[in-house]
Amino acid sequence: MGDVMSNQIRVRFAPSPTGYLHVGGLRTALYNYLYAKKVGGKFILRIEDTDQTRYVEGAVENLINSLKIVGLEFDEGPKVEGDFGPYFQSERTEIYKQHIDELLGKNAAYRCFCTSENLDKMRTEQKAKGLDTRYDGRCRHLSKEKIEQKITNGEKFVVRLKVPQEGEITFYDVVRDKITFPWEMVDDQVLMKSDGFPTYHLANVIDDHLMEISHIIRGEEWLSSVPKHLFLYEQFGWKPPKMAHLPLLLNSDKSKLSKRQGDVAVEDYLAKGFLPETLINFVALLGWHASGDREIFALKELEKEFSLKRVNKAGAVFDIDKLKWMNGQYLRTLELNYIVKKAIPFLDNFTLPADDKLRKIVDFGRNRVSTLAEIENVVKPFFSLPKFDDEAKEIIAKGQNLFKFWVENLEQLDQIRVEDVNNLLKESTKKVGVKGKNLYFPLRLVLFGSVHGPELPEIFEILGKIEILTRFKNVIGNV
RNA sequence: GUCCCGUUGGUCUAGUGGUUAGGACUCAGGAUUUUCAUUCCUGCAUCAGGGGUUCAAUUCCCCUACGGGAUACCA
Repeated sequence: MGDVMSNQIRVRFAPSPTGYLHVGGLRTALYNYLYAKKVGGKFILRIEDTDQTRYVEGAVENLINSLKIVGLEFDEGPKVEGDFGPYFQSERTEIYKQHIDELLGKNAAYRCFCTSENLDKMRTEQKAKGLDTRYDGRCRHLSKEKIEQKITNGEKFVVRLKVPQEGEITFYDVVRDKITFPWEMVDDQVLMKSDGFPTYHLANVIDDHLMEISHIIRGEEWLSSVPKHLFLYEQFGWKPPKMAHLPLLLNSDKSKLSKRQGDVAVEDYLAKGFLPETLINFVALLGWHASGDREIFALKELEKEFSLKRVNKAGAVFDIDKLKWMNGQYLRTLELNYIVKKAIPFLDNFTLPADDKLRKIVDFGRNRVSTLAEIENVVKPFFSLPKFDDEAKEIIAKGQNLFKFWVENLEQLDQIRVEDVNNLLKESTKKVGVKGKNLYFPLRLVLFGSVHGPELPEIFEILGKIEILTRFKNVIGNV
């Protein structure tokens, strides 16, 4: 049935809404999105909220918002209704129940009345004996009478999959090619919990089929669950989607990327001043690479370049240094107006000047930082009178004649143009007798608070005549 | 423990049965700049180890080591 329905490419990102979008999730979402774009398919967002104990208020909104900020729009999903909804698994429980009944009827699944206490006990015993911890199938062969009796007694039960007990299963992964598992290693997986909600394994198989998903692109942590999923497809008589398991994103110690070792949420990186463009580009390169040396790709370009065939097998360390470098690249090359817009939220400690001046300030800042958040510090001298330490005061003391010379000349100007500044610079050498560092350092120190920094004309242009004079007068005679 | 997956400089990676193993980040040095930043140049450093197969293996096969994932009424 599934194989004749349609040959459209449909992929899905199916996160569990536990609070925020993880960068690993972003990478998975991105690859799904890119693959869909590349082949003209559909990108679907499905919310896997079948674990009632992990419900987090606002998590879905948050997730969708993060996806939106980085530009990954989905074709179907929450609030973007398509023909395959609902897109929340918690709203599909009826569907799962029907399918569970089907499996029960086919004797491909069975009810298990074991309590979690009993299961814990079973596992500790198995461990003590050095055995694998696995469900031992004790409820597999309960008689009909016994089952009915337990049900009428009101005993809680789960439904487990009756997986084959011997032999092996081989399947093909788009990224990893041929993979074989012995059935012995596959547990009688719980398909429906005692609260009536399905587990991931059941829901994901049913939904992927019903939503006509053609390719499952997800993290490698799911690889070992594939046998039971495939077995489910077989029991339902469905054709399974193609699978592509992506390499994991790693901490610097090579363990799976986790919160303990730094930020993992997309929103954290955004809050730190990384641009959406950077995040997308960077994460795209963690596990995928074009055939050449190129590393800077806009989302639109990735849509053209991407290919599942070029996805790597080995996990990739999330290297913040390189992220910063790349963010610097985007900060400097993206359109200034856009960067200004992005920078404004990071400048809320200042009273912002008129657009034109703000643009100049941000343009100065963007050229010497790696994140938006760092702009504030670099640009601060434009907003407040400099403070001087002892070393600075020494330089200022020596520069009194120079400052006086500048004030006298500037006061005669209506407006200070770049050429005026350059002229005065030359004049200073002639009339005050200073040049090179002895000329530039004191001026920059007085006007900008540091001997290092922007070129003098740039400072003049941004501060304007009045502020310039204020800053000179601030230090004249004041040593 | 068991099963599965993986392994090119510190990190992300390109690459091929015969290459001086390429690029990027980081780091070091230098050039440019009045300074800082940017930019540019140069340098350091890699095919996990051992067996095969082959005239020839980083590349193909096997073993080992190491790393990771999975082993839940979580996804």
